[in-house]
Parts: sequence; structure tokens; C-alpha cells
Amino acid sequence: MADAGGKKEPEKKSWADLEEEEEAKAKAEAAAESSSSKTEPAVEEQAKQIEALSLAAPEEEGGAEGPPLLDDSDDSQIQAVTSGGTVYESASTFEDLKLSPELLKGLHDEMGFSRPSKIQAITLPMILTPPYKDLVAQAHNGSGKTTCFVLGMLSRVNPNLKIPQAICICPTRELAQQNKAVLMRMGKFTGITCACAIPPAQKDYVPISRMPPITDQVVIGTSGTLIKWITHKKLPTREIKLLVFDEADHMLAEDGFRTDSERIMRDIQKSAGGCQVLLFSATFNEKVKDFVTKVIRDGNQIFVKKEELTLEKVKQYKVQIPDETAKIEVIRDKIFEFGQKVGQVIIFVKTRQSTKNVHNALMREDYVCSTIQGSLDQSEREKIIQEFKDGYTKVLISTDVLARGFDQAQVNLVINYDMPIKYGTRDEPDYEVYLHRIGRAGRFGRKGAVFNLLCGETDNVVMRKIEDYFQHKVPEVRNWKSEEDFETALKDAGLLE
DNA sequence: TCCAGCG
Repeated sequence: MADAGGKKEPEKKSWADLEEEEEAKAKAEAAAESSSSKTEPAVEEQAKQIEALSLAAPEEEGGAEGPPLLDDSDDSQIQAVTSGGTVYESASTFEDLKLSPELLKGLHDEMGFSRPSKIQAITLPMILTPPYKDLVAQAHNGSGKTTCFVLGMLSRVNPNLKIPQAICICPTRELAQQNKAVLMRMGKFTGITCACAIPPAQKDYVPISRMPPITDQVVIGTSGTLIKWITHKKLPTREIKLLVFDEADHMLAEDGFRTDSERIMRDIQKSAGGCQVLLFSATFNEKVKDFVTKVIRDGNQIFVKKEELTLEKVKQYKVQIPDETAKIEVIRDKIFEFGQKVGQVIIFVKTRQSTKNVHNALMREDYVCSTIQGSLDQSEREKIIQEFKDGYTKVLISTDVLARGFDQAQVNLVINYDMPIKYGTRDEPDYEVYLHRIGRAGRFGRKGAVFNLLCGETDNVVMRKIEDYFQHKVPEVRNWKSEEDFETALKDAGLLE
């Protein structure tokens, strides 16, 4: 599945076969520990590091102490493995990437980007340099992953060809729409068009047979609709040269979208003979990473240590709450009072039903907030997102439908009304979901705060495990009834005065 | 006991 653009065509393996293959001896050809100022990339240093990373060739395969890391004073560590003999030079400017003038204009004038962020500087040359190798890239929440693959899609498709050439698969409709919006802005001057493959609102429904074939160069969507379009020959895949998985760990997880993802891979494999695959996420747990590195064996890899993954600018807190009704009280008296003053708030709950329960409890108190979850009609989902993005609503109650990728700069407060638990377990945290949820605050290095509402011993067990996993002690708000305690916490987080 | 994703 690698090497769509390469001349050599090694063993043709289907995506599905790879899963069953025995342990890949992933040879760490190089690795680097590189600097990270999350907002300002130390690009010159990266240039050297990328070079070193392609030259160094340790023989052992991630042995006892793992691949060697380059020396760096900064606190963040990124581990990169390059494949084959390609030497990549980190891009200190967008101009270095030989992008079209139209695309550069979009980046500078429309997006207001002056230079690549760190993850962009490293991955963009890997994405854009032939032979086009697969890439799995992990980077912090809010670090600019979307730009990486959107830029990749925009620069690899031919605007004069009226047929899909790049597909991006997302776990939720909101994310697909958001990514499309970014692509349209960035590609404003390129003439490239994009279709969003998500189910229509009730009122817009037309039978698939009456739908015209897609002629846009890029298609971004959710797995079900993409499969439907492909199956009904409305989305030709023979010219697809780039396949992007956003939130890739979830798209490839067994209890996520793996089956759908494999299906789409196979369809493209059959008609286009494979293509370049890009996998992006802030999280890759060991199990998924293991699967992914077997699949993307011949590609480039960038991973971040889990201890380095929590955002420093986002302060996490835990609050002991005596019972469920007290949770409502906390939200009413503390979160509403302070929260909406400092910005926007997302309250995460476990089930669709609990979004309604929490909403009703707060409605009775005459507080305005809105609710989103997957069983709402598409038009309702869009309306609620729009109102929130416009800043019309300040507080949004949500299931994990918004846990990943949702990008709203004004969100600087996240409430875990329910702690994220792995499905089928009682007290096993879903570490990835936790990290994604808190990443909704503090977009692009902004300040933010998270309150974990803990009720009972199980919640505390879960919280402790999360602290251990990320090696990060979460301070406690002493008294849930104390206005001062919350005020202090928000001040410490830099959100108040 | 899910959360997403498919009429």
C-alpha cells in the first residue's frame, strides 16, 4: 500500500493481510529527540536533526533503551523513524516546500501562517517528497496536524483533473466538515474543490442512485458514507493517490473504525493499485501503534512519548463531589459563574441520555446551554455547532462526539462530568479519550483549564490511573463549595485576572 | 453501560 508514487512495487500485500503477519522487525534506522516550543518552532535546529535522523543508522531494533535520541535541552521529545534512503530536510519556511504560488498565498494571506509549526516542518517534506512514502505522525493536540495533511492533499492533487485524487477519513461528521472548511480556506486560490461525504440532513435526502458522481479533487468524510459512495460508484477511486486518516488511532482501532478503514483501503488498492497513506493523531496506544507500525512498515514514523503528551498550558484539576446532584450544583454555581466569563466551556458526559439529563437539570435553573450528540438530526447538529462557533452559546454539553479534533479557539474550559472509561470496564480509564478531551481547551498553545468531577471511589481510581499513565500529578480543588477555590484554580490556569 | 459511524 506504500509507494504509490515510487517506481518499485514490492510485494503487493493487501491491507487486510498485514494484520495477520508476524511481528515486523521494525528497524529503527534513526531517531531523534527534537526541541519543541509548542508555538514557535526552532526550525534551524530541526533542519539539522532531520538530516541527522536520516543519516544515523543504528543496527539494533528499538532495543533495551530504544533508539538513540538526539541531545536537546527542551522538555518535549519526538521520536522519528525514517524509512529507506530518502533524506528529508526540515522546512523552515513554506517556500522551501516548492508549493504553488496559489497555495502559498492561501497559507499567508488567508490562513495568516508565516512559518510552519514544528510538526509541519518535519512532516511536510516527508509527505511531499517523492517517492511518496506512507507516514504515521503523532503530535500534540492543537499543534497543527490538520495543516499537514490538508496541505498534503492540496499540493498533490491536480486541479485540472475533475476526479477525486485524495480522500480523508474522519471519525465524526463535525470533524469532516471542519477539515473541509480548513481545506477550502487554505486552497482558496487554487481552484481545488472538495466534497464532504457525510449523511445529509433529513430534508436534503436524495436516493444515492440519483446522486451525480463526485468530480471534486478532494473528498473528506466519515467512513459509512464514503463506503456507500464508493460502492455505488459515485466516488471513483482509480485516481486516488493520497489517503488520509485523521484521528488515525481511532480509525484503525479494533473497537473503532478498523473494519471500515480496511474496506476503503482495499477498494482503493483494487482500483488505483494503492496510494500514499497518511496517519495523524495525538494519541497512539501501544496496541494500535503495534498494528500501525506493521502496516506502515515501509513508511516514515513520528511518535511522542505519552509522558510528554499532556499540554502544559492546560491546567488540570480534580474536584471531589459528594453526589450527582452536587455535580449540577458545581456547574451551576461555579462553572457558569466563572466559566462563561473567561471563554467557552465544553462539558463531557458519557451517554446520549446524560446529555439530556444534565441539560434538563440546568434548564430548570434557567441557564442557557446547548447539547450535542450523535442521535440528533444532521441539521440540528450543524445548527448547534454553528451557534457555538459563532460564540452565541457559551456552554456546550457533549458526548465524546466532540472529544476529538473539534477546534474552537475560545474553548478554554473543559469539564469531565463523567470520566472517560474504556468500554466494558468499570474503572479502566480511556487514556486517549481523556487526552483528546482536555485538548479541546488550549488550542494552539492557548491557556486552558480542566475540571474532573470525581464522585466516589471508582472515579478516584480512574483519576489516579490517569495521573500515573501520563506521569502528571493533578492538583485538587479542595472544597467543591468554595467559590474562592475555583477562583484560585482559574487564576493559576491564567484564565482569570 | 458505551461513544462514534451506516437511512
